[in-house]
Amino acid sequence: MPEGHTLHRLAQSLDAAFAGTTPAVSSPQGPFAEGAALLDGRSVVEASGYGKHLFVEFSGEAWLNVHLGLIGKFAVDRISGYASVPPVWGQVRLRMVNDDYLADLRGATICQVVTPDEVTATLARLGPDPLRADADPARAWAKISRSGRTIAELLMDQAALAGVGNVYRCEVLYRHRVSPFRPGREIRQRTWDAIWADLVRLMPLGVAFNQILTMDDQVEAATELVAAGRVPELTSTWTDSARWIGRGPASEDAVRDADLEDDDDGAEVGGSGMERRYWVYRRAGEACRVCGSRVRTQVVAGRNLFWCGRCQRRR
DNA sequence: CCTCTATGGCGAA
DNA sequence: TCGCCCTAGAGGC
Repeated sequence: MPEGHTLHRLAQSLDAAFAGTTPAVSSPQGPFAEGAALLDGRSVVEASGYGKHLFVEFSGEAWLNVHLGLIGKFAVDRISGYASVPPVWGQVRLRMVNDDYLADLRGATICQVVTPDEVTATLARLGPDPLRADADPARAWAKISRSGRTIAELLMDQAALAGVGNVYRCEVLYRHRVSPFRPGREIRQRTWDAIWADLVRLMPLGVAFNQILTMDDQVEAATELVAAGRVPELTSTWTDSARWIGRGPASEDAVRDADLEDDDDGAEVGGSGMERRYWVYRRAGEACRVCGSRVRTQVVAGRNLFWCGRCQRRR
């Protein structure tokens, strides 16, 4: 699930779970043993997201930099009340544990300990991130408006803007009826401004609900829920997560101390409970929800692009 | 049980 | 352009 919203939510979860504490940091199967040893014994200052990168600042100028790639997962779960730390299952690159929380990293493409200078260098390679208050959309516009590459390619270029991935790309282009194949330099500034503003509105909902929401009715509902403070919790209990994922150890009872609390009345585990529904993403061959023509697909910038050839002809 | 696909991105060729 | 990283859900048998 990793577009920018996933990493920003993960940063919030890690922050809630570990900031101000000194977690035990390990690499259970060894591949990150050196880095884990460097971080073990240091306190967590802050976790933050920038584009699709996660940074966790530890005391003493050490930063953990994680990039989930396509298949990485970083599960943050509450383990308060358990008799012992849950066992490792699968390949765990990095494990962080304090009295109340457990975080297991799997399948990431980047997991390294970096210096402040290296953090700065990584950030310097990224374009503005719609999820960050300090983002400057003019930086993205400067690149896009001068480029002969298609807008579909540019939206995926993390140096142009950071955090947008294939789902937001397809969906935001549809929402604005923009042809994915229009070169950046032929996009009107008004159109870009509207796309950026839309991302600034949509992506925080993705963070709050841990799910990409782009359909008007879902966006509206999610906006109201956020205003009312009714959003899924940042962390769930480990047992619930393990069950939800369909994995976990053979002997749960050996690990569990407290009974499962009866908090499954509203708090969804791992997601928002909202139906997965998009305008065009993964709908190849199905009818466009507006004009009825078949949603098309083609590989662009190494990913499957989806668009409506009739609705997205202009702009 | 199996195979396929995926919301990334890098490096080799 | 392709292989690779190596998780996990979906769907077939």
